[in-house]
Amino acid sequence: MTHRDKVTIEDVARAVGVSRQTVSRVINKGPNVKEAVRERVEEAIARLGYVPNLSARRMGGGRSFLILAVNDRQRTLENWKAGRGNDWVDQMLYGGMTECEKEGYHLVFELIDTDPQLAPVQLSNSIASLRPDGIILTPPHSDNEELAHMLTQRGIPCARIGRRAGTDYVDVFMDEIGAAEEAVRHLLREGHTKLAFLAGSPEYGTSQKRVEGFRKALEEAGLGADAGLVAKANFHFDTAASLLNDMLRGPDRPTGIIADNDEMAFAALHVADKLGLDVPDELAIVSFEDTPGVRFSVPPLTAIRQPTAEMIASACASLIEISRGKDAVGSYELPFRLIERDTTGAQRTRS
Amino acid sequence: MTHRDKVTIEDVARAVGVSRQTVSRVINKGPNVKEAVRERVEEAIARLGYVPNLSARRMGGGRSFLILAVNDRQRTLENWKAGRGNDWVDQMLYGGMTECEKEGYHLVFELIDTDPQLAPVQLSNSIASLRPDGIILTPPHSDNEELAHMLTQRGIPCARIGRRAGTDYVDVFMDEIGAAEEAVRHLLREGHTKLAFLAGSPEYGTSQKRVEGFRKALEEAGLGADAGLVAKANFHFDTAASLLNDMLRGPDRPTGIIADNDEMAFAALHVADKLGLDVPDELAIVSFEDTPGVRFSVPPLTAIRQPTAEMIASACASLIEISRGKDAVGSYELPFRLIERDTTGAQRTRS
DNA sequence: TCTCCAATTGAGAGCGTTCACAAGAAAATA
DNA sequence: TATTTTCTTGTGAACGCTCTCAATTGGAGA
Repeated sequence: MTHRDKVTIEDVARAVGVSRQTVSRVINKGPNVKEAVRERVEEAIARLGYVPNLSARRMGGGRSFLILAVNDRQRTLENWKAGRGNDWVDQMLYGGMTECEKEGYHLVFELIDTDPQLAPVQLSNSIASLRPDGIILTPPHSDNEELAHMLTQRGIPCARIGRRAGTDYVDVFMDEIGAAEEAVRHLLREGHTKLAFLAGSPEYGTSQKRVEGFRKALEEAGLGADAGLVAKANFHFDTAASLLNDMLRGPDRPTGIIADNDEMAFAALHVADKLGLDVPDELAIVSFEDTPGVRFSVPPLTAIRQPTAEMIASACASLIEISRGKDAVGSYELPFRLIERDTTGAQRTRS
Repeated sequence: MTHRDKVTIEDVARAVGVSRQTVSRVINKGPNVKEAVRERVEEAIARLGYVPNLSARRMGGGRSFLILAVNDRQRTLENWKAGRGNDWVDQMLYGGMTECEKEGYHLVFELIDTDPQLAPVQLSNSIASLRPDGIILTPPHSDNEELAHMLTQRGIPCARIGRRAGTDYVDVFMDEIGAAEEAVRHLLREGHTKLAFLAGSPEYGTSQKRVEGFRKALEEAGLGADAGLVAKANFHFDTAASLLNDMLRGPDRPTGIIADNDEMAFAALHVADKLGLDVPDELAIVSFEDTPGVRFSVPPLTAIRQPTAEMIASACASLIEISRGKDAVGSYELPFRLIERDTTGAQRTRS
């Protein structure tokens, strides 16, 4: 702890009586180092408290030991500014940091605009400045082919969250269609015959897939097109609330709502309360996301749990493997889970 | 956008017909560059899409353009693992990232153990590896004198959150004592005569100060020592719930609770519900923190809002100034705010 | 016009690592 | 034992920037 300030690889080499390169081999767990030498070097590293300088490593070897996670700037800032927080970001941090830390990497967060003009430029700049060993694209950036293509062209491993298209990339996703279907079936099973899907934004591929699953499940159940409404509320509380306010008034109103994120589900709760509809007896709600906040709502939300932290962790793990020269490109599907809480499960039968 | 891959300072210099050094001066807004030259260089930078390489900058000049934010590993991981999330982390990210981005810096997050043996070693390692230009210590690390001292000794600017002690450091804090006093007065004003403070951990200086403010306000109101209970619940839901479970049964129970964080306030809500105590009529609750989740609780929590994002932003701003050679060391007090929601404010008078 | 000082520009070294390659030692083969 | 082959180690260059200091330029003042 009381070591000299800046211990370099040279100091270690001198202490052991070997060359820089040998120490470097030990650090990087390279082959061709005699066991006895390795041990002496490791001892000296521990004794001197040597830690390799990341910048120098990057300069010398091209690896930065940095993973860059790219988020939707607009939505993230919007949420923050509204005092809403971003549980999604928190989860990413959890999955990403713990995984990176394990492997001696660091996770850096960046916000990038969705605008197709700005996105590539901003990403380019981040890359030029940070030179990360891998990049994680989250929705909706994961749906931007240009970005992914640019990264491949530059030889930067790229992982896409919520996307299952590629062969050149690491795609980490859950079965969005299947999840939406399960949500629908859950509601149908409880006797609902008219459902509405509060969609996020068509900009998000995940949103599209969920709409697809929503429609598919209704069709498979033999219900006509009018059994399923799709309303686009852009992930926003206010938009959702205002749409629902109209939608839930008519006599032919839907009795089951599936929301594309928790925020819109909260809006449903809010409107139900305002209109005097009992939840879940008169209106059942299933949300997508399952952020920590849902347990404090009234009543707690039934939700499809997205494996957010796990997806980011998996993406990091794959990117790190790739940066080490291994082949980890491919598709990774992670399981979702329907967590039943109190916005579904009415204690009665419908006609 | 279709620029060559790695544009270096040399490329820019060659394009303009000047030396590397001149370009470097322009980048760093250094003096002694003719206006005409500066303009030509800037034009070339834009045209070629040049972005300085952070690692190289760090190697050459010693600045890394990185700010390191250090958090309590145990508590953060605990929260994550429990699926609780860390709204605090999210807020930090918001304040820190937006401020850093503005100045061309990057924010990196690290988790460090509280253990006095491990903390300095882990921090040393992070420093050696990242060489950040500044470090933000959050509670309880901000109370660890050894850490702060080590940083000063190594010449690394250090900002401490929730601490108002130093002259050598950037201290960013709110008036914890005053906030606790305000919470107490708020409850007294509503007629409560027996209060309890659910304290976090004595490891946290902020906790200590709040206890101090709690006692002080009661004393100033002329109430005896038995008017104010202090229970140590370590920020945990379960611990708090179990303590309250006993505390709220007796006939002489407190009618007002002040919780050191939102999680413990939720526990109070939970226990009140279980014991059939109406909130706020039979039990009033004031929380400290005001994370986004509190608006979804039943009922929404009255809380002292900590200016978390603002504190981190301010810390970043100061650290960046210092790393630029300016003197920004000092104490920065940021205002808190009591936000009245529905866990206080009973519509009746007490005897 | 000449000198001198300030403003401007450039050249070379250095930061701490890894890379490519060369050299030496040990082991395997003949 | 002589000759490969394999394993181990070391050497110099390179990465892209900023630092220090030297060189050049342009005016102001003599």
